[in-house]
Amino acid sequence: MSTIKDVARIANVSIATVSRVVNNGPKVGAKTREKVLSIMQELGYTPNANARALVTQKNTTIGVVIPDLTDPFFASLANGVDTIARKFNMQLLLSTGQMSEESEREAINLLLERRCDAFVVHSKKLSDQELIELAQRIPGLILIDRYIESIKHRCVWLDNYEGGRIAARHLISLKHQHIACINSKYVIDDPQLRLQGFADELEHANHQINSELIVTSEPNQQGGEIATQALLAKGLPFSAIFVYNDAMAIGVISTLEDNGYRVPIDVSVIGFDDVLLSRYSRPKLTTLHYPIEEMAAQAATLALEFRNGTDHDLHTVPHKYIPRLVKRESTLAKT
Amino acid sequence: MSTIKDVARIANVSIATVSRVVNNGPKVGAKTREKVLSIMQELGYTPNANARALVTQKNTTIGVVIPDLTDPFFASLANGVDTIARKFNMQLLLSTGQMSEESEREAINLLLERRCDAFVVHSKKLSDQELIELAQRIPGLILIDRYIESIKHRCVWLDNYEGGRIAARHLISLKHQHIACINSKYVIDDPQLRLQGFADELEHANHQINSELIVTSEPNQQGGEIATQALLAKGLPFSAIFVYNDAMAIGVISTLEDNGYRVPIDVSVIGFDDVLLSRYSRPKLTTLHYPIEEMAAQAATLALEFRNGTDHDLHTVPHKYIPRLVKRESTLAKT
DNA sequence: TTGAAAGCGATACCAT
DNA sequence: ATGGTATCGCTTTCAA
Repeated sequence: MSTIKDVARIANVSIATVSRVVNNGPKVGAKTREKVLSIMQELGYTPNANARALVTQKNTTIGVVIPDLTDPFFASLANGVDTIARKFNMQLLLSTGQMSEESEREAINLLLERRCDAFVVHSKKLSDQELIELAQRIPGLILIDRYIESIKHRCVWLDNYEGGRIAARHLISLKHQHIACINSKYVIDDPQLRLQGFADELEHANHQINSELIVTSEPNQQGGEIATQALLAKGLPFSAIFVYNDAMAIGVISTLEDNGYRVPIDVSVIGFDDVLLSRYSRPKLTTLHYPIEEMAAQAATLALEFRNGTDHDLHTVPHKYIPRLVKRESTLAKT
Repeated sequence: MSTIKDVARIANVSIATVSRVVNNGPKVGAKTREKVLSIMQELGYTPNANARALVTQKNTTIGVVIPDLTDPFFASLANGVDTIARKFNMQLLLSTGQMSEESEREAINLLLERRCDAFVVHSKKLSDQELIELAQRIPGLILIDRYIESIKHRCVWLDNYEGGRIAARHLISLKHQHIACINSKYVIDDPQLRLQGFADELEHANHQINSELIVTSEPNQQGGEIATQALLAKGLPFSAIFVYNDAMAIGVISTLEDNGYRVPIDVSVIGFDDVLLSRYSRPKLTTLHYPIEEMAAQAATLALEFRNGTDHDLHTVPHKYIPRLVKRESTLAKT
């Protein structure tokens, strides 16, 4: 692969001149430019971004840390960041791995070594303390889907609690009295917050919340099926279910129908996330839209601003997102 | 951000020694190593991968060119490459954009500038000629989902024609006589090959293939719905449909059911791709598994081998993949 | 075992 | 308008 030196030598100019041509520098003679350009073409010369990054201290790269790309949710996240990257002619550097605290740390470190200009990090395992230190050390780092009070202007997160409340209000407005919940069994923040918001709002509306109607399972389709079987086995009446996420909700619906319940006629089902799935399912899922792509784009934008020290208002304002109710076909007013 | 010089100065050793410590070099005194390590820790030193890449001429990076990440198919592709990247402690550099010939070229160029070690490129717009030249110029470049005869050992592709044949055989074995096709309206290779294989196999089994039963539309759910309406409007009898992909198939099924046809009792539907969707749909979709993740991993592996000049058998063998029939619930023997 | 110094490929400042 | 050169942070001989 040819270098700037090769071009300079063959074109009979200095490397400084070639550099000017490459970067559309201001002061280059027309014919010199022509000549250099043609030699570059001929040699198939491509500037070395690493060398460039070394001297300019800019990498035109945005690093993203996510568990993996198979999950459409994270793919959307990456896509949101990519939108911004492209807007600024930058590129995405992906660092996956989030099974353990160690692999999260490792993923971030790799990005650090690359000297990315900006970092959008989805971390669930690292401690608040470690992330706070990281944020202090690295100006262009933004956490997504995580809220840490002392660095909240460096966080972009969803209000899960409010999401639960919105779901509750929707079902209440549909006159449902006996409402079940199918939640994720994993005791991380999100499931608890969603359920808490849901329960609080129910209580606020003087609805009895029967803890017998709360079932937990794996947050995927199969988990939804299993949880529904467990729920049905209890033999308690209910006319609506608030489900932790859309994948589970799909499983819930299929198990309900397998057992002779029609959705939404007999039972209303509301999901969470609004992934692609929810639009393709039958009936189409009523759910809470999690604007992850928009959030990721916002996170990337912020990261870039912080990195550049642009002192924007955004830096002091909290970047909290509220999920939006998307009414589709899986919920119906109780008759 | 501190550099190797800072560490060297504070530790009172030369940068050469620090470098040795960082790279677990062979000849370093135990106490020196200790000291350097502790200073590194203290300073939060992280080696600069760009500088390193510059001198070693290795980037520990695999570049991927895809249209975007929103499509689960491409997300899976990226994930397959990532699997290999992680295996070799490398990272993914993503270059999206494939609306036009120009943007594809641009995406590849960006990766080239980064001096990625390997390239997995999904290109539909660039000409054979341009890709051939590229492949010749860049040892570690592999094309995925594209077949070019003269550089076939640098291609990893799916046999779409054979996929069509497999689908046909399945429906024939189920005793279907009147079979419809819903294909993508875009005249790129894939739709044509799939249909051709399908038609050839049908003919081979002495089945009449009625061109009236072939409808094309956008390759997404809505396209499937529209195509199905068009098909039903013709009033011709059919008991099975071969659909271009799963997203369309979902649309096909919902429109069929909206019109009083039960799937698979009245009509069998077979899709293509085996995306996540097909497992979540009701009924679960019978489809042809497109092993894109596996193919991407293979492409990445190959790219790395070519780049390293490892002269493996793989380099001469064609990397053709055959889709696999996945029988689920949307097809049934005709009674 | 350790250090000095020559690059890697580019940018940018200072001359001319 | 063009050239010379220090420099970015690191690896890697070659000496000591």
